[in-house]
Amino acid sequence: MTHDTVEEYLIENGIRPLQKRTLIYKYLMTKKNHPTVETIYKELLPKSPSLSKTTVYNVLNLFLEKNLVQTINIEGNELRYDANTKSHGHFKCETCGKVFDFEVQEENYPQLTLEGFMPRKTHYYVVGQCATCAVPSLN
Amino acid sequence: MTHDTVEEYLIENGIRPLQKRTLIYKYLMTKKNHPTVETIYKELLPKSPSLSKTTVYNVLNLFLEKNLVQTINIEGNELRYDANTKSHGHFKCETCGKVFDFEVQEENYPQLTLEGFMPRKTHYYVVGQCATCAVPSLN
DNA sequence: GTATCTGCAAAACATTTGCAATTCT
DNA sequence: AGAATTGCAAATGTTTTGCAGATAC
Repeated sequence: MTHDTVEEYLIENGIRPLQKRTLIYKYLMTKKNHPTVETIYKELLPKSPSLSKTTVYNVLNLFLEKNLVQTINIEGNELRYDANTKSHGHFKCETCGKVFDFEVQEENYPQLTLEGFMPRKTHYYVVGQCATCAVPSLN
Repeated sequence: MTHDTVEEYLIENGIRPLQKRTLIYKYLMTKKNHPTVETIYKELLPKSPSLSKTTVYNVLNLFLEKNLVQTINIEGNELRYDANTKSHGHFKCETCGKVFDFEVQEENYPQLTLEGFMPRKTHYYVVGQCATCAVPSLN
């Protein structure tokens, strides 16, 4: 990040760095765990006992609008959030449920074979078993 | 399809070809419109007035289990269904809302750079504007 | 005739909205 | 003080579940 503090970064993106906003952004940025709203709420409640789920929704929708986060729609009906907005792949392990990032160079994405279509955002999702869960002896 | 009838195809996949199941499968197969549950229900109700949404859910979940359909989770919280279970790309137009298929050769998918991970299914989604909506004069 | 399937109603979730109270500067 | 933000409760939307009645073979 090219910014000294999260607060400055939020300001530069037109977001007033209120306590709960800063808390949620720091959580996303440091945990990189692609959490659901439920997870964010549960994990931050001890640190911010007056936090409400409505605020988590409000703040995430604001971040989305300002392009500070992207949503991940990898499986079922669970929306997850990612503070990394660059194009990259996501892998969901069907055994342990974790979501992993992986690098994909922009130029390695497959060609869009639809004439005249204007792509804006690309998502590449892989579902399977992670290295740990794929080794039976470790279970 | 390598089968004379949808009914035979369902039987071969361990599914009793009941009226509503056959109706729903034929709809998915011929329309190729990546419908939501709501769409399927609304479109088939005239043809099958006793159809219920519960049955649409039941049947789709059965098809999913037997790998006759795949789900598409391209945007928002709307689950869509696709009777084409081969790997292919999906493009969602943010203007008109339609979902388009496009071909991607299996070998053109980007490399999964996670050591020891076992991929099972790959989704490649592109969001943007379709050819029609991208041309202002046609709007 | 018996298993299975269907449809209703209710339950379980996820997300949004309206509004009054609170907080920020 | 004044504008923006928050939190509650209710509304909305989607999917699942329990169960009684209907259907398939």
